[in-house]
Amino acid sequence: MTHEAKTVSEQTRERLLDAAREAFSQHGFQGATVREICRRAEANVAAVNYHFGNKDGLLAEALNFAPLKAMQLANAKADGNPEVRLRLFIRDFMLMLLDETNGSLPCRIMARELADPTPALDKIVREAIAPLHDFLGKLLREIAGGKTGEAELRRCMHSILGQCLYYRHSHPVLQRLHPKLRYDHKKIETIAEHIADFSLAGIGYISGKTCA
Amino acid sequence: MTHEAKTVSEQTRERLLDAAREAFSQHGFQGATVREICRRAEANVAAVNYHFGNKDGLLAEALNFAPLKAMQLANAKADGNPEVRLRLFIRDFMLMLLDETNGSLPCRIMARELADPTPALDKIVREAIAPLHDFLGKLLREIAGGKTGEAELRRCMHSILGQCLYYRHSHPVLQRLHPKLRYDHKKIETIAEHIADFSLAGIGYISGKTCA
DNA sequence: GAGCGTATCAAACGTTTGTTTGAATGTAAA
DNA sequence: TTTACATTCAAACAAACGTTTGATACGCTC
Repeated sequence: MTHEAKTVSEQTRERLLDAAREAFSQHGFQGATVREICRRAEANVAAVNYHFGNKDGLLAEALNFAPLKAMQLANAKADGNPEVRLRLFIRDFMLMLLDETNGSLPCRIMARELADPTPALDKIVREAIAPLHDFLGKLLREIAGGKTGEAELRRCMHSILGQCLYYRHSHPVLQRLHPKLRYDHKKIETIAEHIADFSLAGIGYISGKTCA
Repeated sequence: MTHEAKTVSEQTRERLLDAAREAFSQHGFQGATVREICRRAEANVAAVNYHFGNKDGLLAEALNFAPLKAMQLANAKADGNPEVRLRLFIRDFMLMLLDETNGSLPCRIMARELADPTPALDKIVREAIAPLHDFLGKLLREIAGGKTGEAELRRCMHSILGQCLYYRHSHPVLQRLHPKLRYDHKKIETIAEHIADFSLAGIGYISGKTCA
């Protein structure tokens, strides 16, 4: 009874979380309304406050950084070549940000809340972004070599993250500029490949500058 | 009387516009409230609707793309070396996005509204972003040479804009990761220089790939 | 100074928001 | 079946929002 079948209460909890992830990733925390979330979850308006205390609690529980951490773990165990691992990281990260079929909405919620501080931003920074920066920083250190300064390396990291996040943040604009635009799996990989090529060349130049 | 001294009505109009630019760039269009704007402009709540019809009208008039266009015009007339002109563009763009003393808030409002469609987004795209893309596209074409494909060139443009916008979009997060962080004129130029170095190396690699 | 159009004001409007309430319903043990 | 608790529900709550109103004060022309 504690193990197998989910109680009906746990089912509505999960329906609420799913609907919340959808709504938050689409309209942001402020833009998404409790009523709309409950409607999509086929639950009563009071359900959010009963199960999660309030809207903030719903956001906190809707965030799930497991896919992001799993991605980093798998990457660390992959082929030892750091440049290939950077390519893999960029590809996986872009898929999380753009691929509709991926289902990793928490990553897209995160991206949305970067610019617009939310009650949950401290938790997001602490549990997701800081570890991500650590991971990517170490990976770039392997590629750039020990001579490259800490500040230069961090700027390279920002250059990579900036390129990736751009496609998510500016999607409404790019959609208006190129109405026929749609990101399928193939197109995402092409973009990821470009970012990797572009960035590896950039890192090579930056790290070479200080070594020369 | 039509030329020199501003009527008291025009003064409150300008106070409202200034307060609106401040509020929209800080809290976004949704987050900023008409009441807060009027309070900071020392005007009555009804002033917005009297002078601009409604909140949307206030946003539309608060946007001013003149600085952005002037920057592009000055850039086009500058030193003919396209690589130097790209460096200049990145520097000026970053100053608009980050420098507090610059006063080009419309640029920061624009950056904020990229991800969150607003009643004015269509106007922003048509009058500011599309021309900006044209300008930057042509500049990159000069640098990359005629052999580089249109798609590759556009992706390079996205790489550059992504790097620049990252520092604006992720400012709340970077602030939390490095609490001592503050962008002064000197620091912004250092970042702009990095982005230019990083990107020119990237463009060199991308354009070389297709020419080889 | 009278008259007129413009601009400002306090106050209220109608909605929408997140949240709370108390009754009704469901679930599971005694 | 009865009892006790957990969950759902319709309804209402208080607060905040953009907007409207009608009266008041101002600036200008005649």
